[in-house]
Amino acid sequence: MKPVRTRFAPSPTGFLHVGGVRTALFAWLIARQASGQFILRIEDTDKVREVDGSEKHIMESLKYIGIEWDEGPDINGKYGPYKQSERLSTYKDWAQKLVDAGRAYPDPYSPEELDELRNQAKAAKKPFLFREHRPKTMAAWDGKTTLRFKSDPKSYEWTDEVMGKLSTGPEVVDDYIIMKSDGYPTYNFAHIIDDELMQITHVIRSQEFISSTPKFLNMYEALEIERPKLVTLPFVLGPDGKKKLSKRDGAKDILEYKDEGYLPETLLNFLATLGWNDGTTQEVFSKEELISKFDIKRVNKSGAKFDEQRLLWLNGHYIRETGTSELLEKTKDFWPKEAENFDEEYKLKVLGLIKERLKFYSEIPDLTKFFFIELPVDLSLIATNKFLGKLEMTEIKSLVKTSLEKLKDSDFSVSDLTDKLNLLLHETDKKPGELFSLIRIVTTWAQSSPALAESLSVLGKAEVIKRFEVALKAI
RNA sequence: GGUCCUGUCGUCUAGCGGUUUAGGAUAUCUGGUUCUCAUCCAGAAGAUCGCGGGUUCGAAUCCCGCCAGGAUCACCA
Repeated sequence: MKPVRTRFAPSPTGFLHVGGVRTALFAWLIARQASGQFILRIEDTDKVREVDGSEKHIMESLKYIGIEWDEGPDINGKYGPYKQSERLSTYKDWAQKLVDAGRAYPDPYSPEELDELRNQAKAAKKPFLFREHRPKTMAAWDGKTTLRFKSDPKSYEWTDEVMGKLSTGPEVVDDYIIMKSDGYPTYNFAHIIDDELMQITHVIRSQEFISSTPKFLNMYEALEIERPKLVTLPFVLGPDGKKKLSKRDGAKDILEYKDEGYLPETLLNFLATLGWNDGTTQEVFSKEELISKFDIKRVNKSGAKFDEQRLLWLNGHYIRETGTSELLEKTKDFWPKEAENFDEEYKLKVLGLIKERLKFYSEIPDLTKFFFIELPVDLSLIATNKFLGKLEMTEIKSLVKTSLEKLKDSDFSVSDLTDKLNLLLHETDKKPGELFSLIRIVTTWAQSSPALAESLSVLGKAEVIKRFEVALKAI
């Protein structure tokens, strides 16, 4: 049996959104699972739409979530080059073969004449078929003009690894352009040649190509190429849950998620389970588990919405699974400026306290700020508190004073702070909802914070006393 | 318009003719964990399985029709 070889073949015409990355992921999974090879091929045959930096962006996106390729533009293999713009003579040779066999011919029409023919068909409410306007005699090809494939219309029935049995009638097979006037091949031609030459066994691509598959089937026959296995993936849907995800819907790319602090494990796991499951109730899969458990037969046929809520949950899950010191290392670019002057040990303690409420790294500044600087006094936090709002300011002030005196006696270990706080509860005859809320607000001036004793302990005695005194002046 | 694909809780999904009063996850709500936010735990609510026929003792599961949504009909991929 031939070794499994799959490829991801994006065009460098812009950013690669998460839908594209999922296609790459499935192709990679199929290859890895079969101990085969995964190839990255850049399909840069559209010079007009090409966007600078796309290729780099594509590679960085794949690398971030751990999809590594065995052959590609930067890793040469025996089937290179892996950029279509560097393979132009190959396509020309294959095109010439078709011309010689009488299966391709120069397009005799100007764009205007073509438009006219299309409009006529439209006016007659008939589908436009180029092959009904084939030239009587086929001119020789000079290697420069537009070349069309001479199709052999027929019905097709084929089996897609995901979609199952598919079929169409001969009306969808038409003569199409294989070489453009700028000397570049079209996708419809180039990918077939490359897949053959690069020994690709599975063509994995998304659903929009289903309707052009008969054209490809016709070409495989004309070229006498053995058809690879076809694996058609359903769409990743946008927020409306109907149309495929696109930049217009605010679709983000992998690097944007990276910049917000989503872990590669999250993205990999999330994308893999978007349209695939292993049939059990397992939701969390490691990279190794995905490779061993993935199965084309269990890929869904219907589209799946990219649900950010679920992504958030999964990311929180992976954050909690990560060891705190490892997490500190990974988040070092996300800490607020104010944290610069604090040592690693202090940040590690802070991180330990906020870890379980962190959903993505860029929330770190908001969650930790008061550990590094004194936030401005905000008395409305007291006024709007459901317990404290009922108390007189004079009573509040005396409670703060009493608390300060008691805490001055503490060594600020978590256990001693807990004891002192409990003592205060007894002595003041207040409920935790009142007293603890007050202490928490007065020392943080934040909407929310981690557990009280732990927070005070991390802040340290000197800082807490200082903050108490600032508060006493303000109240 | 032609051709093709899809259709189970808000969302991701399990289900492959009978252990299904349709399961899990997430989101939402409630209660508990000495304050808040979160985590965790417990619980609730949430799907007439797109609709209508048929086959069958029995259908989300098989067949037919319809409807809805989507894709595609480029010198884009």
